[in-house]
Amino acid sequence: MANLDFCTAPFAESNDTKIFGTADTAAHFAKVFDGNATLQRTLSALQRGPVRFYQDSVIALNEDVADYLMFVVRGVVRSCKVCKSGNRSIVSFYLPGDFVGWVDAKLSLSIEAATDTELLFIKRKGLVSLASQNVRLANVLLTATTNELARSQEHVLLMSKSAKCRAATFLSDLWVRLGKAQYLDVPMSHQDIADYLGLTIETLSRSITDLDRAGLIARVPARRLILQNHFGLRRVN
Amino acid sequence: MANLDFCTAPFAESNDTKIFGTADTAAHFAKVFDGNATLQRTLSALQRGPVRFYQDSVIALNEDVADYLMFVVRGVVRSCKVCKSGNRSIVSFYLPGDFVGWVDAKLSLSIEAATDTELLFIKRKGLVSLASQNVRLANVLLTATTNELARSQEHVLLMSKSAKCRAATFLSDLWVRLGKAQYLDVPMSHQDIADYLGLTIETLSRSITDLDRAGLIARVPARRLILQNHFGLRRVN
DNA sequence: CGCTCATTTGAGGAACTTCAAGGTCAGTGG
DNA sequence: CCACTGACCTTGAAGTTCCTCAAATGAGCG
Repeated sequence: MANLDFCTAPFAESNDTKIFGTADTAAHFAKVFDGNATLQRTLSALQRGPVRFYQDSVIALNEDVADYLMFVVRGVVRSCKVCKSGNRSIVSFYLPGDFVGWVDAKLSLSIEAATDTELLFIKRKGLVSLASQNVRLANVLLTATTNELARSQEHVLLMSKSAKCRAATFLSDLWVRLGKAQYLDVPMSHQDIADYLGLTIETLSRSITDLDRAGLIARVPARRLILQNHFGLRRVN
Repeated sequence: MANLDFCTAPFAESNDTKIFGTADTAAHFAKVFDGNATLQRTLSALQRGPVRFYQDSVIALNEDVADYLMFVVRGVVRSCKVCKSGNRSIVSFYLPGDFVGWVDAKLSLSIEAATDTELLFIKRKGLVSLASQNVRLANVLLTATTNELARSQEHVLLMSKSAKCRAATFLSDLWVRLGKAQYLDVPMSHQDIADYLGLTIETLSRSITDLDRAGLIARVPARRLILQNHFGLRRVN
């Protein structure tokens, strides 16, 4: 990450004095580090941010990821790959509280803002050496990595199911990851979801319509859904 | 892993005195640990095995994986999931030199022998505490985990491609992972490959036939292939 | 309101699955 | 040695799912 300021003004804003300035940041960090304030303070020396990115801006290309680890404070980040034929696939979505950066160089993925986003940047080298002295931090990192592996493996499993099942599972998982609120405000575009699920937007739309007609979800204006039968959603096949 | 000896006699054989008794084991460990003999000796105290398993036997269920990490010495291990509808999916194949065991409990996968197999069992707790004192070991484990994550993400990307591309990429990857020998002796059954690629065996067979007719591979009796145009294989779409 | 962009809906075609049959090969017994 | 068997792979034909292309509808915004 040669230059953190390539995100276009005026949205871009890097303010080191506000690292724990927002309630969101503090809350997510507390959750991840289990309230270990000492660890948080030690880490703050390695951090830069929060840095903001507009929707659809490129946060990092593959080679950048080697130097920095990112922590999502607000918004949604996607890691994606566009192959020669022009088809795009989204490998993973990162929500607030997730670490971004265990991305293999061989895959040459691009890390992008799926919505307007706020991220912390953490120097990877410093973090790793810190982790070698601090078992708790090492465990946090190991947990983050294995969680990401588990999500990726679930993603693999999902990809061999029917379109309707993929859509239902995606919505249900998203609802859980976002904290099981009354409404599910889907933050990313249908195109992003379709690319994540290996479907076209048309098939995704038809699948969602089917789930609606089956009474499993209800549509509310403005990309908002109500999961009316969460148990049923998980049984779709 | 309450009992390591549940693999059925007479194939099952646990012989602690032979931990580094075979050339294979020594070679793979040397590769993984970069020739660090001290580390190998330290680890041997935590190990048990090699333990042998017949093809298709269950090595471990999900809950077992929490206690032990496994290291593949010989053969192929698969991690798979059978869903309620009866469809089986294979999440990952593990070849000699791979670690098995970063499997999330939520997925409830079953670890099985895709061929006759030989594995080392390593106590996870001991390994983790050792890694917290030994940066080199910690790096080996982190590398193993991130490698597995990268493979899983590649798997995700593969699942949204055509059947022919999936088959071609699988064969090419397998050839590379097995050391780019003149012949590719495919160790696992077509059913296993199909379940890994999210295809039926019929579609897989037709795809392989297409690759053969296109001159990219050649079939030799007994599950043996020659990758005649490796570059071309990777361009199939 | 009128523009743009995202989503939905419809009709036809391609890809993959399903079902069914045939082929290959190693092991077994006559 | 040869036929028989069973497991595994291959091939064919019909059906389903999903994609492609095209058009309509809806939502957000100046």
